[in-house]
Amino acid sequence: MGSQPLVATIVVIFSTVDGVLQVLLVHRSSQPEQEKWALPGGRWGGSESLDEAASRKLVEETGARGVYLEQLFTTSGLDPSREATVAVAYFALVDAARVRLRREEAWLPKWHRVDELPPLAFDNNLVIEQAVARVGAKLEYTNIAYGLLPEQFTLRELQTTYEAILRQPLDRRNFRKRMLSTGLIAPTAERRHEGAHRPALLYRFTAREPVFL
Amino acid sequence: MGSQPLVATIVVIFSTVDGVLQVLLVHRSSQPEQEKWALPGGRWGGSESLDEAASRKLVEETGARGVYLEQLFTTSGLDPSREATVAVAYFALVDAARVRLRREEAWLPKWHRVDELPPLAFDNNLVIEQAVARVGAKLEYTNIAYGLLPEQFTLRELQTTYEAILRQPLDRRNFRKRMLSTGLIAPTAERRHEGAHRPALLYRFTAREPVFL
DNA sequence: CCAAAAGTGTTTGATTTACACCCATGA
DNA sequence: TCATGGGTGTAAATCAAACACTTTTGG
Repeated sequence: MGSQPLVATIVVIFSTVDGVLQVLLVHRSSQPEQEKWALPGGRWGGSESLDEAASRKLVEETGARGVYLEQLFTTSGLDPSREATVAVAYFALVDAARVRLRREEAWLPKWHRVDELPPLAFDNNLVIEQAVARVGAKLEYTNIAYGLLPEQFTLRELQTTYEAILRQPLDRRNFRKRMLSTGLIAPTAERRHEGAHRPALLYRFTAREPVFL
Repeated sequence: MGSQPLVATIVVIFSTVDGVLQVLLVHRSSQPEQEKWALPGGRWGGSESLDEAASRKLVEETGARGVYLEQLFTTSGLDPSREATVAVAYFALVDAARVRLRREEAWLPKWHRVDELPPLAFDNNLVIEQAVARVGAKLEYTNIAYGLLPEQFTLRELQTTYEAILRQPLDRRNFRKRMLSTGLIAPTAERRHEGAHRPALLYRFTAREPVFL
């Protein structure tokens, strides 16, 4: 009838680097699924809530606090070598520039392009696919992109971030109009000079916690 | 550090009766939370997938097969009298007319109006609230209402169902246009005569499995 | 003065909303 | 013939999409 269930939390940590959506993976040095890449995660013991466990995992891997973290779904039977395993998946959006990856680990945490993933341990490819779909949908009516960007950013940077997740180019003028009309972002007094061209106004998110339109 | 985790599945079973959204609850005859109403659910052992466990629970309570069933989310710490409890919540949409509730049970399963719920065991009120929100959102771009209705139905019945979930009146002509333009429903050759007035054309869902627009 | 990215409006089509009258039936 | 709910179309407003030139700066 199976032993007591094993409950684990796993976290899909997204970031955008050079206009490409990336996900943080760790290398499995032990069984099962040895030598494959996998989503970071760990066993849940019950001494904290599932949300807390996912948040702690996120901090351990990236140092990121105050970013967007949401539960995705829960699957069972991920690890066929054991009965009664349950994995509660989360996803998070972090600013790669602020992240300090753990270096001391045996399983080198590393960013991977979402569009060029190898076959991953367990069914992690599927989990990541669903996470991308969910993030893309939520971009349209929430401010969750705040987690991916620094305090201040140009509209171009914001647009590049959106394009990386949605996998399609957006019209610059329409994007600008839409973003500003939502009230989710607002201009600051500062500009960024970055080359032989007109400097860009810097914007900020009006809130750094989740807002739904 | 806490015992091995207890994993349970719970199911929010919706139905519409007389134009009001209802949820199926069972009466707890034993500790904890004795004498309170609660969502049906049960311990998960690992011998089947979580989806299968939820589906089985649904069949046990209602006999309903082939209806819409979706995972909602997973919470921990619902039962403060135990450490390390995890509840995986699902929701389902069933046709009350086809349901045969279990009568032999000590905990009489019973339909309750969603807008008049007493304080329930554990945090079940919150779970139901979220389920209602999710169903309402999905109505707009899926055919999941097929679970709530019989094989054939009038457009008025469909509209009443939508209104019960969305909690707001809809314009009859616009509703009709929108529904038919999606292609999710189609007219049959039959009409229903029901009183001293023009008979209503009967419609059916073009698919009885989930379709997303 | 040249190259490079930033900034800005308008027009068109599509979608959504609001709204009122005739039709078919059973009693 | 009357009461009852079923069935239908159009106009206005809103929203989304397409599209090109001027501005500011550093070199």
